[in-house]
Amino acid sequence: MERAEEPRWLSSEERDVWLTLVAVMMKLPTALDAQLRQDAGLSHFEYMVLAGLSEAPARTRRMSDLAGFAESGLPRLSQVVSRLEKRGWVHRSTDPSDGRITLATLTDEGWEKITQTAPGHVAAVRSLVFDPLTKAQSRQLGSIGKRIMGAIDPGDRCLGQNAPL
Amino acid sequence: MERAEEPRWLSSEERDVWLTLVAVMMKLPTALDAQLRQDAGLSHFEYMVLAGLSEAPARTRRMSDLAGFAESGLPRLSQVVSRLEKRGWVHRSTDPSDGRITLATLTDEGWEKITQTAPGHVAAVRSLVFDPLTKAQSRQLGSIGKRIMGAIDPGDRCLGQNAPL
DNA sequence: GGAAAATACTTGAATGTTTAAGTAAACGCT
DNA sequence: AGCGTTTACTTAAACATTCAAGTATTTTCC
Repeated sequence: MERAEEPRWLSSEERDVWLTLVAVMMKLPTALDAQLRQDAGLSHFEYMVLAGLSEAPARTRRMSDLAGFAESGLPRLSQVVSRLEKRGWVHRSTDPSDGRITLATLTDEGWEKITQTAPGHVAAVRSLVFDPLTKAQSRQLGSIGKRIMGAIDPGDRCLGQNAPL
Repeated sequence: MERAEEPRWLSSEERDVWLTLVAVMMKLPTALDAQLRQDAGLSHFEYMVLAGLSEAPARTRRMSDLAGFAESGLPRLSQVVSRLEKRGWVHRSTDPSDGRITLATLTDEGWEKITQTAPGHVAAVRSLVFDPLTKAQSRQLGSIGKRIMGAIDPGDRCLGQNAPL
């Protein structure tokens, strides 16, 4: 049953940290979703899409760029944008200079939606994440997150530029 | 368009921390799933269920207890345990002293499976989470995670034993 | 200039998850 | 003892996500 190579097992302290991190990964997205769905009828992912458009030049962005921003694949984004388009918050058009490219644009209604939704969501993020932490811990969390992202995906956006909420 | 109450907006530093955290929450579970699925044919959730049973007395635990451990609801657990039962790794039985309670037990095959799978998974957790961090950062991550969990779900198991910093 | 390859996105089928209703056993109150 | 409530879990249906194939446009290379 034992393998030839002895793995470096987790210490009991590491195991405790690990289980805590797993719990946060499971529950924080759920809690955020619940707030947005209840107060605005949006999923967290839909919110990220609208937020990504709201801060782009001319409130417009190509699909694959937006997918990278939202840390998702193209098929998922495509379906979500279809839903948002039906609700009148996003408009799709073909790039005149390259017919393969689809541009997503935030409509005025979409702008109004996101500006109405953002304050409540920011308040939720604050109460769940930043309020329980000291300023020093917030900074540490940033460093820690970036190091972990460096191990998962060294080419990720959150290590170079800045963007949204 | 502006609300009467001015929300405490996120500072640019907080925004950066927040986006980093969102990225970790999106990608770390995916990365873990990929390792387990490729090396062992298990999802991360299935692994957690087997792990939860493996460390219980008599390798047996009641369903709702197991659901709490795995941070999931009962319906999800029920279906996953059905799958694990079909694969021969778990056995279900009714508690003789209370007919409402279902007990899940890890079979010998299940024990073998988890002991074969654990070293590779621990190595992945190490390389993605603990290796990029200093010892001090690991400890900080534990404190930070416990504080956030305290805000999300004050009654969670991972806060039960010791008082969080 | 035209076939082949590459790019950007969409659509459809398979899978898994969440929500809601359903079943069964135990408890509490008369 | 008996009826109603609560608890614990399962099943069924609606929903979302991932994966694979499909369509349309542009670029590349004879």
